[in-house]
This record gives sequence, structure tokens and C-alpha cells, in this order.
Amino acid sequence: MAHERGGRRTQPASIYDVAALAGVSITTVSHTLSGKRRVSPESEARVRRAVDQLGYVPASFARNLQSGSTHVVALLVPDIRNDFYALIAKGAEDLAHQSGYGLILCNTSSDPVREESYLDLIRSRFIDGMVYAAGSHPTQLRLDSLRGRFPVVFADETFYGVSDVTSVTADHYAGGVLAGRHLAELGHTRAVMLTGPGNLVSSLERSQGFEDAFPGRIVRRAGAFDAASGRALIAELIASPEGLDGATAVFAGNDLMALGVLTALREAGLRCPDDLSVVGFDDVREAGYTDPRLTTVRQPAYEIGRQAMTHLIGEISTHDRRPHVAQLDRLAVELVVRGSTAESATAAR
Amino acid sequence: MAHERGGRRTQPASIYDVAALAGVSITTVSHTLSGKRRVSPESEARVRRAVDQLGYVPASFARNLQSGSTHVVALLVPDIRNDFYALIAKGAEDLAHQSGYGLILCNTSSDPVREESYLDLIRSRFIDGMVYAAGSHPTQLRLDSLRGRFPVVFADETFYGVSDVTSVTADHYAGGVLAGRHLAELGHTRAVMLTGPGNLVSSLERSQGFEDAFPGRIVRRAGAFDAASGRALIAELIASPEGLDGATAVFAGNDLMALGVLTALREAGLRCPDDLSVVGFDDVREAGYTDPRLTTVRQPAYEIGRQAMTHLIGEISTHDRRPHVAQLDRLAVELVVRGSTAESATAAR
DNA sequence: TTGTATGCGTTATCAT
DNA sequence: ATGATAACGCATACAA
Repeated sequence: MAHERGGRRTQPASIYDVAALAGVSITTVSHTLSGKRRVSPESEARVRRAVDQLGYVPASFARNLQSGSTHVVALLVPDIRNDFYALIAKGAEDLAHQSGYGLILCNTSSDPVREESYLDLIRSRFIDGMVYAAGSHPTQLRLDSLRGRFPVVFADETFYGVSDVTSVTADHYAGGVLAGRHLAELGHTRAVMLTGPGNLVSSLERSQGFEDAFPGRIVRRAGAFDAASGRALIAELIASPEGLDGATAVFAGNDLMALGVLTALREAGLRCPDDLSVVGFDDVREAGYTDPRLTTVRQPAYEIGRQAMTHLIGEISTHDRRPHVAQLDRLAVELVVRGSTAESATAAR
Repeated sequence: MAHERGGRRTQPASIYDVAALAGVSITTVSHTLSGKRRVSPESEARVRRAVDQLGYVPASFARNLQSGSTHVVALLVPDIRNDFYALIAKGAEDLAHQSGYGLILCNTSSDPVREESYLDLIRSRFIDGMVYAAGSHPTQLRLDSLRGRFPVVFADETFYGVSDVTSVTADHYAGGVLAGRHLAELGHTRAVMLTGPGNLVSSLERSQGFEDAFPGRIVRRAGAFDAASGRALIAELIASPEGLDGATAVFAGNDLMALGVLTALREAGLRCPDDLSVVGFDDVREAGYTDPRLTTVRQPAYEIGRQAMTHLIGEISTHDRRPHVAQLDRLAVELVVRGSTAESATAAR
């Protein structure tokens, strides 16, 4: 258990140091550790003793140089504080770990520069592959620089017109339908729909599903997938001349927006669900604690992460052996009815 | 922009491929890219064209082999879904990125096996250093295997009797005092204190602070730092023969426990803060959305992550030049008063 | 059962 | 201004 006291660090031992101390060749050291060839009990004992004494651990980059792979993969997310992505991360990590892969979690903060710097990890082969769940539509350029060159799987978002990349997403359209039908069944005839960024397939599909399922009139507002945006959009609407204009329900593009809506309602002195029913999307942890607790469309986030990672590791292991076939997984969503939705009473003020 | 269509991947280009295509030596390629030596404009142009054409990016592990370092660091956390750690991660990542380091986020799920596997990342020099915020007391063995050999900084938790390791934590004791004083000022004379794991310095210090500041009688219950534990402990107490035994307030060891307490109260038909005031610790995102919103002691989580990473990168860059001096940073906490605490009325039932 | 020598892709050293 | 070659730490083909 030799370790330096007092702070000055010692150079890590190399395989040569171990071999010298044990009085054998580096080949024997290598094979003792890998078990790929028989080693005499005496040699093995000497090697193990030397390894312990020096605290030797093989340098990964030297191994990688041989094998060409690092057995580490990455997951790109836009915001790790969003519970939806945190849960995707958990699913991805569990599977990666099961498969003997390490997982790097990369948080882009929706910053293209940072995203780009993380993409360099795969270009420089620091990692073997990547699950891209950055919650944004990567530019065609970025996509092209990766496609066909490195193992990449998309999660959460998917892309129209790109057939050669595997993706795992929830069934956003079905979720929108669920939300629309739910509000319709509660007797609502006028609703506000808060949508996310217009370039995101997920946002588009949710909206489309809602529009197809909700028979009443819909007021549309577009914003960002966060609480501040949800709050601002509703506050703006309330403050406008026509106000909510008879709307008795809101379908928020995701839970964060819905949380913002709840805040805006409280600030405006309106009550949920009495004055306005609210439906979110995702089912993040906060949704179970709000007042009232949020009715929402649950995405199987953990499963999305898990599946995406399954595909990725599959692609990596069959890497250059055979052309890979793109998959498109659609996972089922589920309506979680809680307190933020109720029967439509009279039109709000 | 050459990329393979149809799935079969091409071998990444090496520096030799670039040199051959450009009609120069690998030395010139290397220097063109690194800028460490002058290269004629013609050579440079030829090299750049070849690099673009082949999509060449230097293999990181080959560089690492030379330099011995990877310019990547890691952050170890127990649960990325806990907003407290997510925020630490954000702080750590922002600073790492600013300093030109990549950050690997490692989620241990409080699993010692997984933690151990992540520690191998540093032992094998896949990363240059690590911020350990795993929310647990690492065994002496684990600690010894790292101390003095690799750059490690502790965040959130600290350790008694270990003088040669830098750590950055909030002032847990002061936080406990803040909570105790707050409840005392509201007129509470009997409180329940839910503590976290007894081997955690953070938990111990919070409890000690609370005990020193709260003049009344305190019922103590120990559990885990999660919602399920907080919920179970309070439910148990309520169901016991003596019930809450006159207690009008609860100090939960952290916010997750406090969220559990809120759930247990709702399930038992008790109201917060009317029947029971609740104070948490951390100020996670959920605390701003609960009903009522949670009074809590805010830790500067972002700053903790940022500071810890600052120290780590400092240690790395002065690595074997001079013996490093251990630091012990204590960051100030702040009481955030919201709706879950109120003047003590009569004792709950 | 063990050891020698080569190669992995890059940077650094030393020539030219 | 450029190039040949050693060196980094390991795995492995080949030799003994």
C-alpha cells in the first residue's frame, strides 16, 4: 500500500517497472494480468506482489492504441437538471455499465460550441460511440460529419429524411392525442396550446396529435421548452386585451413549460384546475409535487435511454463487420391523470 | 465532406494517410496542426486540404501516450436525478470547460461496485483527475489508493482526520443553526429531526447545528437522504402510540427527505404548515413547486462544483512540480423562508 | 513456460 | 523549412 505522504506525487509505474521488480519479462506481466496465457504459479506470485507494491494499473491509452477502442461511450444531453434527461441518463448508464462500458455524460447547456467540443470526443476516438439526446436538431453539417463514420444513435429526437441513423423516441404524436382526448372528455371546448421550438420533430408531433384529437378551438403559442417560457407565454396571454379568450385548458409542450404555467396562474390569482386545467408532457419528478399535482403525458425516459444505449453498443460491437441497419423505435406513452385537470366549468372570467 | 453512405464504416485516417495524400512528411502534418513550428504556406495548404478530405482528427490516445495526460476530468456523484448534484455538475462542468478540460459525469447510484469501476478511470489514467462528490464516506482503503497518487478533490462531503486532501463543502453546521433558530423564533418548542446516514460528516454537522440552536425538545430519527425515507419515518412516527408527541415542526436532513415528509403529511390528513412546519436542506428545484413551497437551507451547489473543479485543475497543472497544499473551503449557506414554516399554533392533535 | 521484437498513432528530438 | 526516427506503454506474433 505504498503511497506518498505529504503531497508530492510519484510517477505511475509502467509495465516495465513491474517486470523489473518481479524479475520477469513484460510479456509475463501482461499475460498474468490478462490471463490470456498460462503463467507458472511462481511467476504469477512474483508479478502480483510487484503489482501490489507499485500500485500498478495498466494505462488505458496504451491499451486503446492497440485495440483502437476505449470501451467508453458518451451521452449528450442539453440540460442535466431537467429530470427527463437525468432519467434518460440513468437508463443509458445502467445498460452501458451492464455491458462493460463506461459512460460519459455530456451536458451541452444547449450551447452549440460546447456541443461541438463534445463531438470532438468521438472524432478523436476518445469514446467508441455516442447517444445524441441533445434536444436540438443538429445542423446538417454536424450530422454529416458523424454519420457513417462513427456509431451514433439518436434518442428523444428523431429526424425526417434521415434514413441511415437509428433513433429511439417516445410516441409524441400519440401523447398529443392522449392529451387532446382527455381535455375533450372533460368537456373543454377551447384550449391554449404551448408548443416548443418549431424545428423539433418531437414538438411538432405532439402539437399535431393534440390538434387532431381536440375538437374545440385552439390558441397556439410557441416558445422554448422551459419554465420561464411557459410562464411568460401565459402571463402575456392573460394580460392581453382578449385575455384567455374563453379557454379553459392549457396543453403545455412539456412539463417545464407546464410548471411555468402554474406559476403564472398563481401570480395572476387564477386557480388550477378551477379556472384552467393544465396538461404537461414528460412526467418529470416535480410534476408529482406541484399544487395541484400535474396531469401529464409520461414518456418512458429511462427506457428511452436504455434502448438507445442497447442499439449503440450493438452497433459498436458489429462495427466494421457488417453494414448496420438503421432502426426507428417508438416507445409508448401514457396519460397520468392528477389534479391539474378537471371538468370544464364555465368559461374563465 | 466524404462520408460513407449505406452504413459500412471506413477506417479513420491516420497521420500517415494525411501525409501521403498531401505529399509531405508526418512531421509537417503534425506541425501544421499544432502550430508549434513554421510551415510553408504551400505545405500548409496541401495538408489542410488533405485533412478536410479525409476528415482527419488526431487520435487522442496516441497523443495521451506522449503527453501522459488526457485533459479530461471526472465528477463522481451518487444520483444525478437529485437536483443538488445536478447543479454541482453544472458548476463543475462550466469551469472545466472554461479551462479547456472535458468533464465526465459519473453516476454511481450509490453502488460501491460502480463507484469502484469509475475509480479505475483515474487509476488507468483515462482521466487526469476527479472531483469526488459521491455523497458517501469512501472506505479508508479506497481513499488510500488514490491519495497522493492522483489529483482528487472532495466536494460536498469532507473527512475528519484527513489533512492532505482538498475539499469544498457548504457550512452544514451553520445551516443547521439557521434552521433551528428559525423554528425557535416562530415559537416552536418541540421538533422532530430527521437525520441522514450517521457516517456522513454533512449529516452530523447539520444535526449538531440544529441541536445547538433549537432550545426545545428534539425527537431524533435517522434514515437515508431520500424521499422514501422521509416519508416512512414520519408516517411511522404518526402511527406510533405517542404520535408526533407534541412536535409542531420537522427539520429534515435534506430536501428529498422533506418532500417525503410533505407526502406523508398529506397521506395522514395533516396540513403543512398548520399542523406541522417543515424545514429542508439544499434548496432543490422541487422545493419551489411543492404545496406549500418548502422553507429550506440553500447550499451554493453550483459554486461548490465550480470551486472544487477550480482546485482540481489547479492541482493537475502543478501536478508533480510542487507538493500540493490541501485546502478546506467552507461555503456560506442561506435560509430560504417559504410557505412550509409558520408560527407555532397549538400542538398538533 | 517464457522472452524478444514489432506495431499501434502521435509528438519530440535531432538532422539536414 | 522539412524529414527520419526515437519514444510513449502496452499487447501480441513469433521464437526458443
